Amino acid sequence: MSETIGFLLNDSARLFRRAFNARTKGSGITALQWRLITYLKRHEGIRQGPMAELIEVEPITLSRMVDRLVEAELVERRADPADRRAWQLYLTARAGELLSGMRSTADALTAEATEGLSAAECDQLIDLVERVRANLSRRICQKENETA
Amino acid sequence: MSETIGFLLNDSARLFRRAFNARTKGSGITALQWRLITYLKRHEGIRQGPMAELIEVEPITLSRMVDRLVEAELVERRADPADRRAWQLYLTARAGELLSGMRSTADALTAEATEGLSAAECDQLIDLVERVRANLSRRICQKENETA
DNA sequence: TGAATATAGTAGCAGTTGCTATTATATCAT
DNA sequence: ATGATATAATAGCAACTGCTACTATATTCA
Repeated sequence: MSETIGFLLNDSARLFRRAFNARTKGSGITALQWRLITYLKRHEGIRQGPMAELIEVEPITLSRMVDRLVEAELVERRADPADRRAWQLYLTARAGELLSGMRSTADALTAEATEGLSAAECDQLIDLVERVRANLSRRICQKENETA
Repeated sequence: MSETIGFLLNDSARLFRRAFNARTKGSGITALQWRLITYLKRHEGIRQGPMAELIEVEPITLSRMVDRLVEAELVERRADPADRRAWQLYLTARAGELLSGMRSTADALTAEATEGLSAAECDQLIDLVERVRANLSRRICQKENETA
């Protein structure tokens, strides 16, 4: 069954999301929102387009994630002074407060998910999945080049 | 960065879905629908509940996937003669026709995704991700038991 | 300068996913 | 038998995701 890898990845990702969301239900923030926040933490002032590229989602997907985070007062859109089409993204103080609590939740969940795996196996898992991701990421780029 | 595994899995799964959907755009069927069909192929007559358990999604999620597949005339709901609350799921002839074409698409995509990985590495990837999935799957069960 | 092209972001539409609550039916206990 | 409980499936709501089409602004080239 050669299709298993795709299904497997999808399953584990979904179970991961589900488990994370169950643990942070009260916080009003989801796994993927938290992810965006952690990225933003290290790239404050980034525009939406580059951020979408960074986390490899479509611009419109990011746009709507930001909508919800702005609504929740975790992210702020500021007009880019150099380009009136663009927004720059910033975290609010509230986001900073959330970060640390989420962090330990995520760490605990990761530990649970990798229970029974040695450190070497974890490294290997990350390495292999990263290579798969890179392959799939590359495909998208090729597709774009073909169009051009 | 210990949260990386969750994010990584999510990324690769999403890129996988995206690539699959891009390749089968004309067919009117998505990656996840195709997945359900392949499971159904080997479990015809199964009820929705057990099928949801099999693919580890919530019953309501499965219910709506089935809605769409019924709409597309790929799946048929038949009343369970032994339980008037339940449906039994069957594939239509049209689903059978789709299966073979999808199959080669999926195989090709899997090959692309695992390009550069040796056979041993593929096996290892599957093994490791399966163990992660099992860990996360177990957590859900424990949570349910706690509630009871 | 002014027209063609490119870029940043969004709107509409649709599929996937899960939580909570609800309906209908079945089973169990008394 | 009947009242309590459990189960099968669905409804409402909301988040995530991407495709296509669109608006507004910027850039390029003639």
